[in-house]
Amino acid sequence: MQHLIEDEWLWGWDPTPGIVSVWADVDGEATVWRRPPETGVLVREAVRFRPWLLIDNIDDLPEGDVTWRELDGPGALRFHVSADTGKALTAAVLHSASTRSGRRVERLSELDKSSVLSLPPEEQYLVASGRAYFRDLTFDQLHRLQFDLETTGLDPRRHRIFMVAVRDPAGEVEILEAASADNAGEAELIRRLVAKVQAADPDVIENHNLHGFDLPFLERRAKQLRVPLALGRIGSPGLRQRAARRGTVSDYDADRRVRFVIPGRELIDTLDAVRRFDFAARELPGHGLKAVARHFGLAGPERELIRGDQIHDVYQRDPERVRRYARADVEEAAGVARVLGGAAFALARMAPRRYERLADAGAATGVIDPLLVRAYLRSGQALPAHQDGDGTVHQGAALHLFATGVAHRIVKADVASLYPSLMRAFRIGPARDRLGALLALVDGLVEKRLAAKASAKLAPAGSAERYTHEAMSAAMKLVVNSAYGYLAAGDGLTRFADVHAANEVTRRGRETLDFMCRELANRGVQLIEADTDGVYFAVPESWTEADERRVVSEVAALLPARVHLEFEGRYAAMLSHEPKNYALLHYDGTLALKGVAFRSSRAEPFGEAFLRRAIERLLVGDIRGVREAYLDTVFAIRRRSLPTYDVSSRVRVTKTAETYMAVRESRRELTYEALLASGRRTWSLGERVRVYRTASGAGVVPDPDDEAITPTGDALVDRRDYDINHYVRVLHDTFASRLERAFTSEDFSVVFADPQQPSLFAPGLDDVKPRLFTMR
DNA sequence: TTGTCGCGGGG
DNA sequence: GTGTACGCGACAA
Repeated sequence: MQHLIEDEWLWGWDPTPGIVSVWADVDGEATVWRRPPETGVLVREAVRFRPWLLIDNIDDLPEGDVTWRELDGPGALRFHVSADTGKALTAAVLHSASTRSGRRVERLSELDKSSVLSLPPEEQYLVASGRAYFRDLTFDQLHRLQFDLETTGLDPRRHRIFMVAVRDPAGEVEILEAASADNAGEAELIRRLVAKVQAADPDVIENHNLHGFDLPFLERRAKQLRVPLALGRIGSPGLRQRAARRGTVSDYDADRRVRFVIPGRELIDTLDAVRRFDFAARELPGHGLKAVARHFGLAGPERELIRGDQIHDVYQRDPERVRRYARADVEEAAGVARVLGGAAFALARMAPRRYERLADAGAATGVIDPLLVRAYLRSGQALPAHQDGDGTVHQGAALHLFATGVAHRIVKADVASLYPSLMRAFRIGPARDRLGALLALVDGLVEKRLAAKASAKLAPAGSAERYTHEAMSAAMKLVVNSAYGYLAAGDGLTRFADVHAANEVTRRGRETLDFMCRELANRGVQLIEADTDGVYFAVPESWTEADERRVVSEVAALLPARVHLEFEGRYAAMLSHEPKNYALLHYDGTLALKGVAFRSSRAEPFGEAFLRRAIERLLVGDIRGVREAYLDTVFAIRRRSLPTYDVSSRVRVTKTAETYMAVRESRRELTYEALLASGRRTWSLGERVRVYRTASGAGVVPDPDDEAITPTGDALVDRRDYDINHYVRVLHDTFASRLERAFTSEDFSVVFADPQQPSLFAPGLDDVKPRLFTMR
């Protein structure tokens, strides 16, 4: 029985299959588009629902069209009020509020959020009906269209659209182009895009940065050219707006940020999916479409690349190249949407919100809150109002550094999903959640996630079924892991936020980590570093992998049920530098560098190369090899056998030429001196350039990342006029210094002694050994 | 050197 | 009628 109720909290209760979009208005008219799974053919249904809201007081509520009922429990939002139309509902509630307060209240938004809960019409409909999107539907049954604008620049007030690539739901790509570079040509191009969308009639429109670029740009241009943007399935032409923190600044009110909405279609931005994915995975080199597509193996070897600011120029010389580029863009956007879009798709089967809202929402306020609201209403329970904290500060996780330097036979052990596990193990939930709904949701999700993972394994690799189960599992993990964030959210951000409960979770977390460390140390290992939910340690020389696994399971057995300590990995050696900064040598010989000290986008290539080589030698105990890496690099700089590119670093231009020239005399900056020295007199903000230092000034080198353009003759000649002494100093002070924890200070000066200033009493390299220094 | 702010993307 | 965090780079103090 209890399980049935929890299932309703998780999924809703109405089994209607195949909902692909919902549009509703405040007066209780909803339109539902469905693709019944067996036919896949789109049907449109008009349904009526009764607009409703929750309020904390119904004194002076006028009799008549409005009905209300009182919910159970102590929650402040205890009156469920509804009416035939939203107009009648709001009028009655405003009348009541005005009478009570003695002042004229004209909008619901004037009421404090602790005294009223009023959802957008679609969500009122979904919460009340128990329906949700996509039941019995797979991701591939959705009709998805991608379009990508090519423009003459980034500013829709000054620049134009000259090309649009459109990929229809069948996967056919069409390239639309303006016939002329004037208003008439651009207007006609927009009209053809609109016609194309109407003909393809997709459920979903996707692109990378759709909400940040393509939609706002298109809207602005269409308005300027007076072309009606009839992209929706119903209603009058024109894009609608909704408030969105991560939207673009509204044209009408600079303080408002908005996203565009179209009746009957879901507008999905793959950039949102990428950010949500990388938030957990932290494995992407960047969030741009090209980088992501390459990372997921979606980009072909012949992928056409053109630097953003060159696209229009290239189009004028070689339009075919830009067509190939635009085609690749929409194809990759479709690929990224399929690879990463599954989580939001799965969330839409659970939470009572539109798919596009679940795609851009944060998991705590965007997913958990709607689930809790629906659970409380289904149970006839009053909802607590938002409440500010009582001033208690939130305590975070533990971080310990036990040893620095070089250690061998490293093991990493960690607790999977530590915080939700602790919430479940010790039944830590929000004090005001009298239904225990948050913990029930977390319990249900963890169990169902295991089932989803198992089903995914059973389904054939690459099948839609496998994909659906995997996506469901990913979505559930996302929600489970944000349950703690929901508790800890400050400023009364979430309805059930509870800093005391959150502190109890982190306190248990610190206790668990400390306990693990003690028990491991008792079993004869050398602890290196412990952070939040995991610990690195070194084991004695005589131990086998079986011994390593045995200590981990011994300690795991001492932890509470539901708190699972896992053997995460083993490594040949580790250089521990600072907390969260270390290098790991895998048993297969590959080296992994973690933390700011070892990887920085600004680092000069020669330094990075030296660091990798030196650390790799260090971790296999080859001190001579470390010395050689250092000497080779010093000599390469002194002999100028290093190309200039290797000493350059990539910087971003943040001052205009005018701004810099005004302050140049008081403070010289390498970036701008380099631009000036290379003959540039103007540059654009945000531009990235590679700069280096010369004995007398600075210079610029071309960056191959940008080189879809042919380098000019000048750039091909490498003058190698970099400042030798400066770069030798950089090598020692910022790169070799990353190895200083591995040696005594005497040994460090021997290994990294300047070859031009031999010390008379230098002890031999043979006496130098890598060390491990333990704290205290 | 150390703290604060703002960005990440799109042409 | 909204709401991530984190790592990094730029800038000011």
